[in-house]
Amino acid sequence: MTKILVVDDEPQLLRALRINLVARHYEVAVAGDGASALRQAAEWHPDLVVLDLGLPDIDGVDVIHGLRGWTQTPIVVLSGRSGSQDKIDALDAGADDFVTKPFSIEEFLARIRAVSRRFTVQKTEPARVQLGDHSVDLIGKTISGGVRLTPTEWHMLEILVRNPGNLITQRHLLTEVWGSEYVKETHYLRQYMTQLRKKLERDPAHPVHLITEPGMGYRFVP
Amino acid sequence: MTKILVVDDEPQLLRALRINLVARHYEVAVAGDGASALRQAAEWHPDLVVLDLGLPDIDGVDVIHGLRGWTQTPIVVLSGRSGSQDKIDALDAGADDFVTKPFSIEEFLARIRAVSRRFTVQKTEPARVQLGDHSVDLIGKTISGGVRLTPTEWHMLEILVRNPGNLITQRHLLTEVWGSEYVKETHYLRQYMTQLRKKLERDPAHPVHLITEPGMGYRFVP
DNA sequence: TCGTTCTTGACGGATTCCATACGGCCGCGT
DNA sequence: ACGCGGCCGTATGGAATCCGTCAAGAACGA
Repeated sequence: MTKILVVDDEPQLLRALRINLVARHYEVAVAGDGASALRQAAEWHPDLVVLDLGLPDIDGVDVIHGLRGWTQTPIVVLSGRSGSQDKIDALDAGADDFVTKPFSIEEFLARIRAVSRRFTVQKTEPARVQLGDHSVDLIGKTISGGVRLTPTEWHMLEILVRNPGNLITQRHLLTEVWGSEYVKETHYLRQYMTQLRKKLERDPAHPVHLITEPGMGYRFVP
Repeated sequence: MTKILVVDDEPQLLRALRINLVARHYEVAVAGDGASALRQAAEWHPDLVVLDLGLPDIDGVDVIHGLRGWTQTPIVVLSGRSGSQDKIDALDAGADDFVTKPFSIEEFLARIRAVSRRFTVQKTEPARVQLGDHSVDLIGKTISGGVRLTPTEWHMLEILVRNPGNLITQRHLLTEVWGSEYVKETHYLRQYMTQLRKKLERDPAHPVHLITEPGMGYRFVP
């Protein structure tokens, strides 16, 4: 069942949305401000977030950024402000759709369906991956056996582990983790790959899961 | 570069959209009716389709169904009709977003970005090619049976495999892989073709899939 | 200030690429 | 039949590049 987190500071609208979504057999949680929205999202892992921009505590765009820092969960934004700059900011921050109040509830539900349909087509990535002796939890950002990774190490490992068996080019890793202007600085990759293998491989000198493809990039082999 | 197919029957709007998209470095093709839209989509394989619902020949929703029959390419719908039932029909038919005319061009572009960002995140589907006993994955850069290729070997194999059955001239291979100034160095081709056959053909001395056409070039036969 | 993380440099060793050489096959003219 | 040249396949050694690792300084936050 699809889990939806609805974030809005108007109790009346919140209630109306909840009733309509529950009637369509969605599982619903609600939040009244940005802080509790981020907290609930981290704990509950909703499949979709409906977010009102006009929250009392945090700016809506910052909430989007906060979510996008660790999850790709689709975000549908609601807003009373219909100016195009608001829409552009929200969409570019990482929102998937933008609905202006007042809106038809049926249209809103159709957009929910469209966005979550698009997402479930892609949703194949598991939250937990086995890497040799260690079990890696992508959501909780933890690894069995008391292994701790630095932020950069996590970033690299996530990219590799999310594409099991596939080659990840040096260019892709560098632009994702450091930015496109670091495309030439391959020594970062060597440095951090050594670190990752030291922490995760049984024999770091002869890696089994974090494989290098000379001249091209690296590959995670389950 | 992202390829966008724009479908609209108003030449003026078509022109405005094309100019704006080209200015943002998209590659753009246009169609004026549903039939040519479906034809161009099948031939050109755009990364995104912008579709006006009010076409002269085919109903817009049927165009969406036609596209969804064989591709998951994102579709952004434009429409003059702002009724919610139109939006619901289009979205449920498989559209990814719905923009009502008149619209702000910047908002339109932001929605294009949002939709195609969501799509490229998911676009990991393997493109597999069968080559005798081996299955070649062009995206993950993997080959069944533990076969590993060097960067140059991959480069050559990709060019051959992407044009199955077609002759690839020596000139074309050399300019693509080594650069146009290496057009005379045909011994590179012999060198690497030997390597590829050694790794991929069952009997490298009598190749079945990587065929040489004397005096012309090479050919991949599935 | 301390501890952690990120950057940067340097060097031996592994991998890949380049360059050359040699042998086989085929068509052609003598 | 024979030699010859053009074209292709294969082998091999050295050059160039790329990679793993250690170590130390810089930047950052508690």
